Amino acid sequence: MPRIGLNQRSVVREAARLADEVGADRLTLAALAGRLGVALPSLYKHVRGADALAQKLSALATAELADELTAAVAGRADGEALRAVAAAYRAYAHRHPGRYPASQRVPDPTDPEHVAAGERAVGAIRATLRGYGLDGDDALDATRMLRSTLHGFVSLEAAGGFGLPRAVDASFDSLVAALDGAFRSWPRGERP
Amino acid sequence: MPRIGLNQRSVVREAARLADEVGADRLTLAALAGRLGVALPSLYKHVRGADALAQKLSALATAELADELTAAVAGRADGEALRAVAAAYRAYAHRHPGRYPASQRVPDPTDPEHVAAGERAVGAIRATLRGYGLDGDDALDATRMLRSTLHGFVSLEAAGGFGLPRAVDASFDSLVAALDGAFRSWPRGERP
DNA sequence: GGCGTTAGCTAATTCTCTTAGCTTTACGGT
DNA sequence: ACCGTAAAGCTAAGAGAATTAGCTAACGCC
Repeated sequence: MPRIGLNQRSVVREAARLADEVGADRLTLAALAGRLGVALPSLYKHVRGADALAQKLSALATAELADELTAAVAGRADGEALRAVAAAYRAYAHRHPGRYPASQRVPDPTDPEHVAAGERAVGAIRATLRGYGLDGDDALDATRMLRSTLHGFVSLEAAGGFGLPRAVDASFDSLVAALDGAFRSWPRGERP
Repeated sequence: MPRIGLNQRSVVREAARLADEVGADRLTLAALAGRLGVALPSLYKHVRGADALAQKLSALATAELADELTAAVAGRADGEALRAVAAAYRAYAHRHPGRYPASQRVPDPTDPEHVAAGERAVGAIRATLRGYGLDGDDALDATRMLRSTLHGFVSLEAAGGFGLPRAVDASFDSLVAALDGAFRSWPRGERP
């Protein structure tokens, strides 16, 4: 029985590819093992189980998304940064329909890499808003709004919730423009 | 063997209750059958299978959500309608943590009730925006933005994606206020 | 070259969904 | 009242997924 030379990294990477092909919810250990050329129980030498695999997949996807958002915001500010980050966010969800939902799982507190990736992703979102002059609770609220809107849009889009896919690109552009306006004229400081 | 007197309606209603208790993804036919006091295969007399049950559950949840949104918008306009609809939407997701994700499944085209419920829900959202003087593509885009933002917020909140749950209520109020501003000053008609 | 570590295997258990086929209840028409 | 039928419930059986236990053999280090 020749050794394939698997390790946790290669297993999780293949799981990510498979998830993008068949959907995150249809990712199965049996299919993954078949894809890697090993018997199913062999996977347990590298991941603790199906749930742990999902967690590691989430960490990978979150790190990738954080990288792309960080790259998008770098060297840009204000509306330009917002448009670039929004486009990068949606592009990642399109390109990786299996990884994206995995990335939304709450980071495992016992996995430092996962936690760090989550913080980098939120940091990129927060950095996008820096040019709008928001701070304190306003910055927190605006960050949450931006995350909510982007996540909601790409989730509904992926689920086919927008009926005809006709003008979805244009709707997204409008949404980003409206967000830009909202952040410019943010209803400030009416909180204790 | 005494008959319990089940029908599709009662099965789906119990599934909804169970989903709210254990989570939509942990809803299992075995648990549902146990709850109803019948053997598992007996459920197949009322629903065609696990996926069909999920579809019917989605139809129920969508109808309930549509009802609550419709009631919230009735007799209100502009910012008041927006605040009422947003509060009703979030309240439904809080009250029914299992039904809510089910409600986001795309309606089954072969189930007229489901399709109608979906249209009523979107109709309530669209009606909310009526007072803002948006029409055509602007109304479409604004509707999509409102749906995206509400869905994204309650999804992230339910997943525990907002870190400390401390100021989530205040963040939601800010979000609704920002949406109100965005709809008032919607960047209009820059589309062919 | 020997030896410990570990990657990978087979076998077996549990849980879920599903189908097949049987029995008995409830109901409607005569 | 009674009988025939539709359907509500059952048991039995099987497929697919995750998991655990325990075995074997390849690799890496001295």
